[in-house]
Amino acid sequence: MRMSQLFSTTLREVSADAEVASHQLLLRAGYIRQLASGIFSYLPLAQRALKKVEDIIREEMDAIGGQEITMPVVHPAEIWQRTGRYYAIGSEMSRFKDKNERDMVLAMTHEEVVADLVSREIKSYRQLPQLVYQLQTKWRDDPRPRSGLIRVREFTMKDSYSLDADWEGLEKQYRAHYQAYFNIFHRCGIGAIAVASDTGMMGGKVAHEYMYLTPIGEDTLLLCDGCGYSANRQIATFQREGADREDLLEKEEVETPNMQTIEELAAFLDIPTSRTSKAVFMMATTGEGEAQQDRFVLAVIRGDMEVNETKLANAVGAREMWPASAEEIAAVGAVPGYGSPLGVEGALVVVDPSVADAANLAAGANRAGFHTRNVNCGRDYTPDITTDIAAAGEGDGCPRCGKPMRTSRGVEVGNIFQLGTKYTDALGGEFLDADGKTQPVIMGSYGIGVGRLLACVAEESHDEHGLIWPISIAPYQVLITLLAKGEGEAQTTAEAMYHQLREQGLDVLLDDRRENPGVKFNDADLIGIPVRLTVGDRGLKKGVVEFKLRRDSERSEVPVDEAVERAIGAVRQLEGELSDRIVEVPYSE
RNA sequence: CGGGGUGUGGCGCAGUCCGGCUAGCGCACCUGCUUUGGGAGCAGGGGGUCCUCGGUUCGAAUCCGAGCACCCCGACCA
Repeated sequence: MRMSQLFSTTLREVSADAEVASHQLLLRAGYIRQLASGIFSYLPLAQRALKKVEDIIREEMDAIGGQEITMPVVHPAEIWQRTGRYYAIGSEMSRFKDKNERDMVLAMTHEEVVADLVSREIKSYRQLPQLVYQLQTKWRDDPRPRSGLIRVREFTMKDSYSLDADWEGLEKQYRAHYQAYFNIFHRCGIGAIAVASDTGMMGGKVAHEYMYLTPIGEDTLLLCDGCGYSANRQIATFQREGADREDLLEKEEVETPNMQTIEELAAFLDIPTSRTSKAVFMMATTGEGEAQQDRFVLAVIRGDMEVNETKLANAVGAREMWPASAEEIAAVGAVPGYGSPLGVEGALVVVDPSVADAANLAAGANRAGFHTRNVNCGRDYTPDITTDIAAAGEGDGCPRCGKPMRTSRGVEVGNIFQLGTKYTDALGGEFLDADGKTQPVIMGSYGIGVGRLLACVAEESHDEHGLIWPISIAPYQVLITLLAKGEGEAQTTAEAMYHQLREQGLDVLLDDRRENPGVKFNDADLIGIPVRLTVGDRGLKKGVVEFKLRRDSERSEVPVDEAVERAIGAVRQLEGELSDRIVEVPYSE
């Protein structure tokens, strides 16, 4: 490609809206342009890089037995109604009617369509196992797109679906993905870790998320350096200290004027915050279809701990949860700032073991200006549910080995789910087993956000001057910077190298623009092509051209007739370094 | 959906508080000449519904009202 013909141009300045490095650089270097919130165009340079990422994914999927297919972006609502997700998912799924007034949806994922295909294609256990995948557009009307390509509404996802006759088969395909995903991320030049995760709207039991660790990540992870335990904070558990045995004391109301926070209360009563309990008021939508209802949830936890809303939502079976309003709180007889389950009616009371197992805690009296000492769960109020709803944090003990855990931020670049039969049950995805019995096909689903992955690579690999692409996904492998505006020896030489490198099968970009050298060098750094040859009259007088790797600061001179070979050698070496990073990763639950 | 912020040539901004005459600046773009190894110089030039609608006024980018879009922080996802 000749840079003079390139569709996109680089920008000197970029909107102040772009905050993260990948967003700024992809905009400035002319890779992407935003059309609307969370909706981007991918210009030629990005398209080429994305294509390379996709091809790496295809190779790894094919290697574990995948067959590529393409499923529709527009689905009839009916299949989503049959699995219940039409009702369980909120405004994130876009719905519309076709010209015949038939309800339709835009695809946010494809379990339903796969299950429908299974019902049509799979008849016998002899046809299993199967693995199908696609690279296709998803639309998720996300409540809050952000950080450029990290979180968008329209995006390309690689989604694969495993189909098995039994759970052992699912486990096998699941583990194959587990390793294939590491291969994909390593080949794209980033590290990622697999963490145990919530299953969210997918349902199912076992799930892992692949996290690229970065401070700009939206997820908080708990990691144990002792035993390797890792989990998303949404589901992370931790070791609880054993509760001291204490005799239950008489409860006693005390005046606590203007003590609305746990810290103020604990200081006032001269007790540690761990001797208090606090209440969190939420509204939760539970049930499905006709049975759907909004319930008031009162969550109780020790004063020094935080409620984990994902755990709480899972505990009460909520599909949506949001903070209760002042009116709703008053309606059950609770008082904000002085809240507890004492005397509350009509609320679903969920108690964390930190409170259920402790004795004589200070809690709100549900009366403005008063708290109650020596409150005991079970004696003074009865919980509807007692379960872990506590958020794990930095320093909490690892649930496996007890060592203090650390936290880290991460971006979810992929996930894998053991789904089971939820979708095939709902949509008739059945087969006959060897005994002639009808069985539901067991599914797994596995996703990778392609654009998000590209953005993570950009986050991982850049400097103050611009992008530094790994050779595997760089839009071009070699850039020839021609420092001459007119015809002459430099132009002739650069053109010759351009053709030779292309004949060798390399992706080459030739900067033949009529620009000053400074502009070309700065754009070269910005765009991030890994290998650069600079051809100018000054070097040619000495019979050399300049060779430089984007990631290195040093440049070297090579004789003109060795330059092509040198560039090819550099590309091969960079490729070799990347493939050396592919390692077997032990499976961890 | 709650809180905060921003909308002015392609991009980045000033002007808005305190209404005023051809709406400025930098970058980018076009033409010519010069320059040519780390974002060149001079000269000339093109391009703007000042987010939209409504109102106040002799007069609105500026004041008032409503709406829309985008960004950031929270609840949610690849």
